[in-house]
Amino acid sequence: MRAVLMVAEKPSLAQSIARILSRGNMTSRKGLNGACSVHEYGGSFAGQSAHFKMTSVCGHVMTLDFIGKYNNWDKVDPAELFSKAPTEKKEANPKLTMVKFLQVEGRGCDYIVLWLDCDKEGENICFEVLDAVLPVMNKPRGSERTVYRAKFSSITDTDICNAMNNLGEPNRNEALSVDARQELDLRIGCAFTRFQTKYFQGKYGNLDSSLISFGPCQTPTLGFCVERHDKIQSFKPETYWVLQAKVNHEKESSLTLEWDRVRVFDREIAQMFLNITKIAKEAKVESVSKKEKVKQRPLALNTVEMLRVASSALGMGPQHTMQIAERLYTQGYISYPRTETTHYPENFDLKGALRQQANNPYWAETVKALLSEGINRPRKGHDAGDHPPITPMRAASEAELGGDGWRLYEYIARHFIATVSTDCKYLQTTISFSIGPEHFTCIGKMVTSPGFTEIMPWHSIPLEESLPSCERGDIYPISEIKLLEKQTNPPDYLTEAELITLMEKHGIGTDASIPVHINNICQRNYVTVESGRRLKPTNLGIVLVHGYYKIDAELVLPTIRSAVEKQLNLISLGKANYHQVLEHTLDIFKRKFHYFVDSIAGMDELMEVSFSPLADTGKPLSRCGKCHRFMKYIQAKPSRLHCSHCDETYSLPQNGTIKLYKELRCPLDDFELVLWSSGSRGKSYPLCPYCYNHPPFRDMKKGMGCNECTHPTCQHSLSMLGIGQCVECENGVLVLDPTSGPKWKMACNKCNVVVHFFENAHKVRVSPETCEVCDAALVDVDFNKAKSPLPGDETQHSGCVFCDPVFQDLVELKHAAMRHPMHRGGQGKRQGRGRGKGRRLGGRPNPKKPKDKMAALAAYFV
DNA sequence: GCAAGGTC
Repeated sequence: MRAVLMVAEKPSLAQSIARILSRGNMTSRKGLNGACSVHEYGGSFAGQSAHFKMTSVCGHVMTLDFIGKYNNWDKVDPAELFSKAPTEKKEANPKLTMVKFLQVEGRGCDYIVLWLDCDKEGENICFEVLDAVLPVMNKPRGSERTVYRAKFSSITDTDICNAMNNLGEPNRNEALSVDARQELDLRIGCAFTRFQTKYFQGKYGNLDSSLISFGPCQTPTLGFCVERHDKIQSFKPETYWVLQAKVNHEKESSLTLEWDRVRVFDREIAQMFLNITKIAKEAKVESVSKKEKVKQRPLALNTVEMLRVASSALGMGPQHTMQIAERLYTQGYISYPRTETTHYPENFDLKGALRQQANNPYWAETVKALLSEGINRPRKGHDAGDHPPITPMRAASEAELGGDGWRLYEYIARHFIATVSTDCKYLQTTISFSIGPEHFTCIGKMVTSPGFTEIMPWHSIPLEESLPSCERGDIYPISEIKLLEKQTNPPDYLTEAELITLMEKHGIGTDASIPVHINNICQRNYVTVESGRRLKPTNLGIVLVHGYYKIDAELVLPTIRSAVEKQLNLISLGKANYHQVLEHTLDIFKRKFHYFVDSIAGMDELMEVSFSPLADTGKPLSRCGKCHRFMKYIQAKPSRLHCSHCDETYSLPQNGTIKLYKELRCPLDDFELVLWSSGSRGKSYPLCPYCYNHPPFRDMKKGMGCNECTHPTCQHSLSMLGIGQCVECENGVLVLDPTSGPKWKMACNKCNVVVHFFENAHKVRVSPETCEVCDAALVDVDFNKAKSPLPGDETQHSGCVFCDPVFQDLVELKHAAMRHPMHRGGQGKRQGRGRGKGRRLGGRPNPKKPKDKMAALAAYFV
């Protein structure tokens, strides 16, 4: 029997498709990554009986990145990222071990059918799957074809069965166009991001973002927000005048008439109109017209519309909304929430879905009425061929969903009910009046059939005063006629909903990525979310966009994305060569990049207005080893030290506090040491600002403090203060924290293990001697006579922290489970057999004595 | 540490 592997883009689709093709007759099991399932059933394929295995990936299997050494921001010139830096495909989510999973399931299969989404990304994933699976599948017999592509436009029985009966081939060109997009986005985004981040960080001390990112989607998104800001800033209010007339009808009530000219911007002309209408004492009805008008029921719900409404009506941001929707989906309350489609599939069970809502306390009445009177055919929407519109899938109560979950579900349910309701119908009455030579109008609306507005009351036609019934030629006395002086108002900041509309219109991002881009510009502190979910650009956001406009407006215009996509489309249509398009587009952006770098002074002029130069920021903290002047500590993230005399910036560890460390100096470079400490875990270590940025020894890396320094003799180094291998992590060493007394502790220099010991000891020192059993450094401890916990009123003791019986009660291993042989298990520390030669210590050089001491010394003198 | 695109 032949075996057929079939792969969909996500677990939910694999299940739906398998259920359709097996007619519900399948067995399912979880795959080895826990995320994907495998559904198996029997059938026939290519005229022979076959065993089918339907499974899925989780989106892209692979992601594109530069090879390792090009990810070093300090050593790589961003310009190299345009051509020189090689890229490689890495597993998109290593935790899912997707390649291995596919290979386990694909081994021994004869055929593969690709059921990935029918768009370019899906086509690209086809080849990612093939790259993983073809090497382990059975080799084709003769000239037999083994790779098939299913093309479907909806998840319905007919569509899926049709696809299975008309299998095609994956489209290499479409996949290549995605490869090209990935490479362009990566090279362009990273080059600009790294350049401007490093450039501005090295220049200004109070930028309020630690990452000044640039991207072909996020930057135009920011551009929209700043464009609105500029409109507000440049807005000049204008005074205008409106002629307002009121007429009496039915004794007490008066009717306000709207001027047909709406408004005029010249006071004298306005005054003239007032004068000529004032002469008339009456208003004459010129015409009365009645029209039946319709407010259309909504189209079926897709993702962007849901995001818009969630933002503007529910006050929920797009990222948050998608998280909630994702949860409602996985719990089975709503259908798949990422779709562009606004048209229900032909065989969609509208009535079934409606019946599920018949007992909801809020809308049972409406639903029951619809069910008994017959539902209305939904409007014809757009079928993007991806997923059905977003609908409720089962009944839910406010109590079980809670908070935002319920609010979103309620909206989705009401929207769904509205789509099968009738339109709202109303009668619009328009009365035209003349007062002297001027014309005025009065409009009244009367609902004749509320239709869908019953379930979406916020769309209902507001109740208005009823108009008088009158006819042509009727005369009404004027009770008042006057000029109103008003001013034009500036527009307000862009709402999130408006931004989503703009992004959709210009093709910036996709339904799934729009929330990510909006979130990005918030996180980078380019915009803030104000009340009413309006997006107000920050100084940083404004300066960046104005700078791009000044240097190269294309960098921020929304057209940049569509121009590139036009080129990419040529690849997918087979009309252009992948390499040529890629090379050509990269060349253009490389030129743009160099021009941007050369013109960066133009951006600086704008930056200087809002931000302070590094030299003017921060407080003097420690002395520079080169000029011996004080360097300034810039606390704003990313915190760093800046020597204005040498014009050098030294980065520091983040998320903690930095203090001067007793004016002690690094023996290698004379820089004053600083002490970093983390608040919560109470871990701290000294570091040399210079060594932290320029590792002094070959075996050290950037970002190491003294607790990782292999200097053989410096009193602050790992060599002098290291005690023993970390009890938890693989490579860490527990290092004495010399500043920690009287609550002494040692902390791992790699992970966050902290060991408290010898509380109230007067002195704790690391001895040059080592433990004979476990090879750890011995520790000398001095206690005050009065407080000594040592037996026999001793005040001093020297021993191994791990093995010495005298010490065992004085060592308190904090944080997480300890795996050191001595501290295994909860009951009694000495139960384990093997103390001493712990496995973690065997075969490793003692951290106290670098094996290659001469090498370290040699490096020291270089 | 960076992009945008899938999805968990």
